[in-house]
Order: sequence, then structure tokens, then C-alpha cells
Amino acid sequence: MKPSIPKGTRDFSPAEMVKRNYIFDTIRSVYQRYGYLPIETPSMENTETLMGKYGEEGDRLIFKILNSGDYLKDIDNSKLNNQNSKALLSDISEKALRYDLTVPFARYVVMHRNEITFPFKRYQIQPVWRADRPQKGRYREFYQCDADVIGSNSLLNEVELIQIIDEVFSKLGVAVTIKINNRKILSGIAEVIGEKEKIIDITVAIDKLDKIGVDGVNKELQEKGISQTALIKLQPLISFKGNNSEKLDLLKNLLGNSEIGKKGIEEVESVFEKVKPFDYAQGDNKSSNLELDITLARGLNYYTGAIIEVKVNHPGSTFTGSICGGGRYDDLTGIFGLPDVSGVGISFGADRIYDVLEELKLFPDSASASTKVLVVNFGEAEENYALQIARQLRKAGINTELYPDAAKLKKQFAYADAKKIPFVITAGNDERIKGIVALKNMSNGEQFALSLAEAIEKLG
RNA sequence: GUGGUUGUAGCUCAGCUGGUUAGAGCAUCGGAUUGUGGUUCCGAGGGUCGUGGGUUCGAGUCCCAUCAUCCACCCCA
Repeated sequence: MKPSIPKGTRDFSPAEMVKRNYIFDTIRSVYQRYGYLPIETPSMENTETLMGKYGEEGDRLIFKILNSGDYLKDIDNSKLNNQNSKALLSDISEKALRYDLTVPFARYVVMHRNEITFPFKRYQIQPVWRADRPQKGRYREFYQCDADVIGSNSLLNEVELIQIIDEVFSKLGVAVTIKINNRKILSGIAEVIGEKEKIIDITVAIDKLDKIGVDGVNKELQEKGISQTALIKLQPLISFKGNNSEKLDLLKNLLGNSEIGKKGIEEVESVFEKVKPFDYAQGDNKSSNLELDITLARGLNYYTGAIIEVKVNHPGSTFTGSICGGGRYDDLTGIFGLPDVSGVGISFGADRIYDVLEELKLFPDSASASTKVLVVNFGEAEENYALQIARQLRKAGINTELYPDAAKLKKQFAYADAKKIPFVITAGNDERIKGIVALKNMSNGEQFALSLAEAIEKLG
């Protein structure tokens, strides 16, 4: 049998894991800097916890787990004969793999409400699964790195999350555009053009603007049954170009009659105002751009306020997907029986960030080497000496390997080379008698005879 | 779920209008060099040509099916 792994999943070899951990560590350290605390939830949830939370498309993409045992035994024959898989689902699958970290978090909050002090700030770095067709930048198993604040309506949370996004990507060295929108603005737009009920269709269509263009968007809107007059009213919004304050002016003009629209504008304006002192570029290409994008609808159905998405804006990058997303959801826990608790959160797509850093060659050297020094093994006679050296090095906090076999030196040095170990200590009989070590720098080939203390000094 | 692409060594690929025993580079292992890697030279191992069927005197090459892959759509990190 030829070994293989399921479509859209991957093995991670040591070199990749070290780089992946660099991303996780970076994100984790920033989260902790802002006072977020880690939680974990199970890989699988009850199927009914997940179903219906991500829209019809989302339901299709949830991996369902077949019940154990003879799962067809007690099923009604009529159900089987109908071949209606939807009706069968709840009978044969009571567990499913988590689709994201937000819904399990909402479930967690409701279940643990009595132990939680609100506002509750948690972060969670775990894999999620989607039964999607894999393609570039899209996997069936991938990690999300979520941070959410739940139980606070303050827009300071939105501001904080923007700071976090900026900080993470500056640490990683990637120039990004942070796009901001607000669900209330989208609602306002739908309202003033007289298509309040079609808000999902409208937002999904205009979200594709940079992909399919104005004509494509209009065509899709027509197909969805948006009236001609509504379309005409919509045009100034989707074709408008300008900086953030010009966009806000336009919105104020057009949404003047929509209460919810005005509220959305207010929120966005307030966030931009609070973020201003941080001096994010607003249109040119410095580090993190902050941009109001009224075509940004991406995001799940449960967003009610801010919508956030981050795209790479780095010279040389071909990556077009979003690498971080988030938003506010006013009543996510309501469906689990805890109404009126507002939350806002973001999620970094670690696997996509990996692809970006790889393409742009932004991984630091420290993210590829772990062992600092290899101690050569000469065989039984010198083994004790080498063992003591390794022990002292480790005691001094230096990552050290002792080669396990008395292989040819050529092989041991090649091993160090292959593992990108920067230093090799040779301590054979000659060195043992003199009580010294030979420390070789693998990058320039220099080698010196030193006392162990001197070597530690040099390696530290 | 829909459309397309590609399946040849561990990896990346070549293999012409069908024609002896299917090749290269990289990687691996061994040697040149019994205490020194990354450069060089020599050598070795490694293939049911994705799978099944068909056409043909003859199929890696043509046809059909199937599986897998990647890319795009839908949707999304």
C-alpha cells in the first residue's frame, strides 16, 4: 500500500515546524502583551453546535464524524430509502470537526459563564477543518490564531485589535493593508436603496468588486433580483474612489436617512479617530495601511458591527487572499442561551502567513536553526569527555547535540551542515589530554583551541 | 457541488509522428580524504511510467474509464 494523506492536509517537517512556531510564537507573544489568555477547546463539537452557524455553504463544509458502532442499526427504513442525507445526518453523526474557533468559543463562554470575569479576553491557537476543495492558500486543515474580547461594547476593543494586527505584522516584517468596514453601514446601504432583505446578496456581490469589476458586480446583483432603481442608487458607492475621510463624507451624504447607517458611520469614524495618533498610513505605503473599504463584506453572517480584513501589501508578494480577518458580533452567544453579550475578535491565518513569509523570504535565520553546537563523537575512549562538555554547554543554556555514533568525522560534520548547526566542537584524545576543546565556526571555517569556559563564552 | 490541468526514481522534470534494456539534475549511500562539512572527482542503489481496460506485431507515448493532483468558480483563513 502506498502511503498517503487526505487531500488538503500536510505533514510538517522539522524545518517547517520551526518556522511555523516562529509565527505562532510571534502572535502568541503579542496577544499576551495585551492581556489575552489562552484556552483550548476540543477538535470535535456536537454536530448541532456547529450546524446552521455558518450559512448553508458552511454546513456543507463541516466535516461530520460518523457515529461509532453500527450507526445504521436503529435508523428508520423510510429515512434510508428516501436517500435524504440531510434528514439522516442528525441520526448518523452527532459529532463534527470544528470549522472555526469563534463558535466553539461562544459555546465555551456560555458553558463557563459563571467562572468567567467579563470582559473576557481569550486567545486560541488551534487547527480547524473545512471540507473545501483545496487550492492555492486553501487547506482542509489549517490553524487559526484567534483573539476575542467578549462582554464589552467599547470600541476601544476594535482599536486594540487593530493595534495587535499592526504589531504582529510589523514583527513579522510584512507590509499589510488593514481594511475596515461596518456591517451597519452595509445595512444602511441596503436600506436606502430599498433592498433591505437582500443585504446578504448585496454584500456578497460587492465584496467581489476588485475581482470581477463593477460590471460583474452589477450583473450578479441583477441575477439576484435587485431592482434597477436600487442598482442605480448603489453605483456611486461601489465606484467611489477616495481616501478614508472622503469615503466617510460620501457615506454621510448617502446614508443620511438611515439610522443604522448613521450608527455605522459613527462607529467607523470613532475607531479611525482613536487610531489616528498611532500614525498608520492612510493611503500610501508605509507599514500598515488602514483603509475604510465599503465593499468589504467578507465575514460570516454573524458580524453586526466592525468588519476587519487584512491583505498583504508588500512589494513582491503575489498573495491575494486575506491573511487575517475579524469583526464584532453582538449576539453570538444568544443561540446558546446567553443573550446580549457582545464580542469582537480577529483571527490570523497562520498557514497563509507562512506562505507569504516564505514567498517574501522573511523568515529570520533564527527560525531555521535550533541546535547551536554539535559535539563530535570519537568513540568510547573520549565519550565521557564529550558527555561532560555537552552537559556543561547545556547548563550554560546553549542548545547542544552530542552525535550519538562514533561515525567518520566527515559524516558528523556533514550532519551539522545539513542541520545548519552553526558550531562544532571537536574534543578527541588530543583535546582531552590538554583539557581543551576545538571550536569550529561552520559558516567561515575558522577553528580555535579554547578552554571550555572560553568556548561557552563565545557561544553564549 | 461545477469547470479545467497534470500524473514517469525520494524531489524537479526530459522522453520527438507509437519501435531494442525508460533518462538527466538534485537528494541519499559509498569511495578519493582512517581528526574536519559546505566546493571537486569517481561509483552505487533506487521505476509494476497513477490504476484498470482497449487499439496495435509492438504503448511511457493513442483511446476509454477510474483514482489522485493542482488551478479556477462557489465560499472562505
